[in-house]
Amino acid sequence: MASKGQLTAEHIIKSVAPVFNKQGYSGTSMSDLTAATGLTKGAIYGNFKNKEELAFLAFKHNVDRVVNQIKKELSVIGSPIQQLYGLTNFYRKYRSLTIDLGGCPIINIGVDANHENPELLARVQEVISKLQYYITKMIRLGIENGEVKKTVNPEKYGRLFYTVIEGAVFMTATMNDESYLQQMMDHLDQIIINDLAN
Amino acid sequence: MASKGQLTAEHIIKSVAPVFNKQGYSGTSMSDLTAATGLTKGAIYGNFKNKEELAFLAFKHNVDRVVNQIKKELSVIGSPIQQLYGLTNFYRKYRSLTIDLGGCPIINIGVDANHENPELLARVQEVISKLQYYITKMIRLGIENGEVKKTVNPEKYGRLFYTVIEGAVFMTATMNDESYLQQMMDHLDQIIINDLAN
DNA sequence: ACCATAATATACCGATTGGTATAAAAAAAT
DNA sequence: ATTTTTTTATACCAATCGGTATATTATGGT
Repeated sequence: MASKGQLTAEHIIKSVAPVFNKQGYSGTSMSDLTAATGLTKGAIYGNFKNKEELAFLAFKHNVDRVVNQIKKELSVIGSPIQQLYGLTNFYRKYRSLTIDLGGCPIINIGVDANHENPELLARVQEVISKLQYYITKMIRLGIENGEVKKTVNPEKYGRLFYTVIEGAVFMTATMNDESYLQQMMDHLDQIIINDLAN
Repeated sequence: MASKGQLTAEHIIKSVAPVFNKQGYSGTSMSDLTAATGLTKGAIYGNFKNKEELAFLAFKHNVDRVVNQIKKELSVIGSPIQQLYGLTNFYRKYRSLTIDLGGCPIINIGVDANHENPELLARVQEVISKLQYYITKMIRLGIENGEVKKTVNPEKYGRLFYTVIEGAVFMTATMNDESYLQQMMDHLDQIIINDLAN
């Protein structure tokens, strides 16, 4: 069975994750974390090395939630083209899906860590690379099974899709306007129809 | 002539602007600012009310530099379609143009202020609205003078262009890879040719 | 040159920062 | 049930935080 320590460690990460995501590393104080967890510094430092480790694990936790949800939704879809539509549908719901996390962790931590925390930035870059590659792979599989035009460059469209997604996520978050995500996902659907599908 | 105080006020803003842009509001301490300016707290607080005012004016300064450069480059172009190409060319150089500012102020402060400083976020939203409207207007003028198809929805494409630009700026900054900006501006050029131009 | 004023430096304030040592309490092993 | 171990709370640390009061210096008008 899970030990007491493991349970509180999980509780701390879960409570602390949205705080770091919203307020950033230096915007988050240890007293913010004791308030969010309902625990004292003793409990926190008994389970984690320091604030930096907590920020790192908080990002990991937030990203895992997002990525697991994508994978879960796309795992039930067979065809690559349908998976691309599944992707745009996922991001249509992205705002409500991440609102309790305090927004998109990739954008928030990508910006927050950029000039301050090279290690965390590297982790953000890893996640972006994987997601972009995931899209690229869908397109490549589509070419292989004949759903996607052979002339399509999978890397190019993988980059295009992911960049448009990030732009839409940023605009929706910053302008507090869901319609950016909706319209841009419509646009990507059109690209699937016009440029990709056979 | 400009008084001593005005000169140092400008010096402070100029020195402080990239620090806030890179490190964010709570990531920037007064001692960071004295180090960046070479002045003491006495000089700084003699010219500005507090740290928040400085952050506000720093953002304004950074945005003005970017926006003035756009306007300067586009002011010499007559035709709306050519202005759109001028816009994509501007963003092809955006990274080198903003690297001494510590990156794109709209993205950096948009994220930094989002859950922390509603007033500053409102100012970011204003800037975004104006830039997006600027693009929308180009397209509308293009329709009026016959360069752009009458069937094109200016608002829709204004949003599309600006969202793609922000996505490309974010990806280039976060992945430390200029090619995102280059490829996405190529993509926008293709949209001008295929969807907009008559 | 002198003086009034504006501008800057210095020294200080209470509060808060991240982190630690230790003591108390709870849980697990025997 | 008792002991050992793990876990959490309390109390404290030096350092730094944003900001201010005051002293000193530089500037500009006469």
